Amino acid sequence: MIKVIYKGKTIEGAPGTRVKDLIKQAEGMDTPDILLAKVNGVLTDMAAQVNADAEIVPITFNDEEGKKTYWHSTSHIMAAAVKQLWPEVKVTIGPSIDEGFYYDFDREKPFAEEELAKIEEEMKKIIKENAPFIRKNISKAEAITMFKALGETYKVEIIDGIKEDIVSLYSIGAFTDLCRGPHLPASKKVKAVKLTKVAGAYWRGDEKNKMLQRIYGISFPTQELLDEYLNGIEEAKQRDHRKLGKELDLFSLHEEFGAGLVYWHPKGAMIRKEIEDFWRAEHLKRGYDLVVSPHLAKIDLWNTSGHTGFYKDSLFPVMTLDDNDYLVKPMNCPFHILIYNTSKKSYRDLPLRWAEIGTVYRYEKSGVLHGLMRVRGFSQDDAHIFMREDQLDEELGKLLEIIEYILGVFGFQSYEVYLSTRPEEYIGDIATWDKAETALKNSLEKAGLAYKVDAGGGAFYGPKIDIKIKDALNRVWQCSTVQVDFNLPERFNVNYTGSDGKEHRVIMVHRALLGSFERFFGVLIEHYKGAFPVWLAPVQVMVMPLTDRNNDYAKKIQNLLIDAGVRAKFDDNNEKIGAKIRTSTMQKVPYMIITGDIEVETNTISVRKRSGEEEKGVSAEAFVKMITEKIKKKEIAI
RNA sequence: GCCGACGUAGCUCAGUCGGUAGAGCAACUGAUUCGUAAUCAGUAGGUCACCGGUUCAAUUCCGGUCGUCGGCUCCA
Repeated sequence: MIKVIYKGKTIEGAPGTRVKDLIKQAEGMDTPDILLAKVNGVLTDMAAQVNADAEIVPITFNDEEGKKTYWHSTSHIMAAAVKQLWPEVKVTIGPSIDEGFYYDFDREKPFAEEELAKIEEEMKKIIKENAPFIRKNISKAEAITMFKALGETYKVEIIDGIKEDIVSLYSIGAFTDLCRGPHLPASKKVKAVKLTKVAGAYWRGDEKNKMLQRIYGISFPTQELLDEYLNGIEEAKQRDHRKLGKELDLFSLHEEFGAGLVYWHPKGAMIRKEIEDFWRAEHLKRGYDLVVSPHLAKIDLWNTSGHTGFYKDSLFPVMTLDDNDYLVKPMNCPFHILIYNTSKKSYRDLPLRWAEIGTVYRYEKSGVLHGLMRVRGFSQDDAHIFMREDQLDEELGKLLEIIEYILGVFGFQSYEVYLSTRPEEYIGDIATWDKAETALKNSLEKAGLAYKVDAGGGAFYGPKIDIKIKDALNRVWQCSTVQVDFNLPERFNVNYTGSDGKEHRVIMVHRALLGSFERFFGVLIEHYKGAFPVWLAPVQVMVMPLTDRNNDYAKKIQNLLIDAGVRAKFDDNNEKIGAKIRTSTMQKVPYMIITGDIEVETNTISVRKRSGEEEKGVSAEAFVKMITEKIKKKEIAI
């Protein structure tokens, strides 16, 4: 007999008893919600046999692993459906992803949107049949023979790369796939499924390989959960910064005159100005100085920096003037170095923290451009810190502090933090890379920030810490970045004179907190759904007289606000008050002030928030005090 | 850059199975002076993305270019 621990109690069973029977015995009833189990910490099929003492932990859709398995199994069902409909299609891989699953197929013709419905129908048939997922272990050689016979060349390629001698297969209906598993017990566990989109994707993610046809989908144990998911997508569309940017008149892109180049409209530019003012003030408080650099430099500078080599794919083409070649800047760093090198620096001068809102241009591939999030011309909130090696730890600590503070003011409290290490293409030697990576790691640990390592994700000149913000569409955007650079100081001979009278190499750190104003603006629009906090709102108050009779009084109120530094506008359109309120509400103006005969007589104002809340009989002075206070404190709630 | 879908008025979108287009909102004009999310009437607005081809005739069919959207790859 074997002993099994389940939810704290111990049961006994014959060796070879299936997981599902052990669970049934322990629970004393059927448990259809349990999809699979962890046996001694290993995810295992319900149909697997248990041959030794074990601890069994049940897994349902509510567990992360349960979702992954659920979606992975659904991808197999989809592949089975596709093979049923088009036997000539070759299968490749079909994993689960953060939200749902995909499967990549090799097929001459891409899948048409209409064909998705057909595949869904076929999947429903397989689900109705309640086909079980059957696991079988066979030798590698057998598997290769089998998939060769089936003409599944991609599977053969995958098996070739597997080290173990035994591989596992899973069958669902007539379709057998190479798969590590585990899987759901049977297809009927999938209650609601939706194929969401088709797309091209390279085999093994390499653009040199053949393009495959990918189908994305998602599935749930109930129709309600699927509806909830689809509603969430709909809600996210309402927050799309491209849609809101148009509706709120914040920015535009003029594709006919250059893709990925952003035009900030007056309202958008006002928000940017507020962010910039805040940003500059916070930097000056923390011992930064501001610098300004040009947009162009001769190619020699970029040859020295290494950009023409390692960064050539992202450069705008050369401009030739009087036999000189110029490049528009993709980064600000070489310029700051030129400023540094105009005079001898002492160890006493360091650290030097030089910040610039520097507009750079990078030639991004046309297919990756996306609203404000991915553009070709953008303004980085850049800074370079020149320091001695003994100052690195302290400076990195200060950087993490300012990042957390500034992002916090905008309401971003949690982020994903990555430590990106040496990529395949890099400059400098490995020892200095290791030194830099260790310094970054130490600073993260000291700051108590949880992080993941993005191996090989560093810039060509140094390792970095990336801090990513999640937007409303659940996309993760890289905003803050801190990059140690041991390499540019080398190339440009960036030195200081030490207390020993000798020349020493500086350590340079590049960093951006918001990343770029364009991307950060896009993230903010989606984060707030266009309803900015008062301090950022381009129009903070709309004063609206009820009739022309009240214009003078309303003007007086507006001037009172303007004098107090509040961005107050006046709505004297020939419209009823309901229409004025509607317009300003849709424009997400935080406060509306309504003045009619009553207000004039009682010398008060009527205040309405964009949320719909209203308060009558307010004194103008009290309102000015309240709003200026809120602006000063940068309160997010109105 | 690659795969797919798409490009009609300032915006959102109809429409023409080849005979040069329409609605709502916005704009403008006039009337209305109104109490917390749309007052009424009228006017104006489009080389149907751009360039070629087929055709008696192209916004519609075909090809190319540019761009947008969803992905892939890449990144602030």
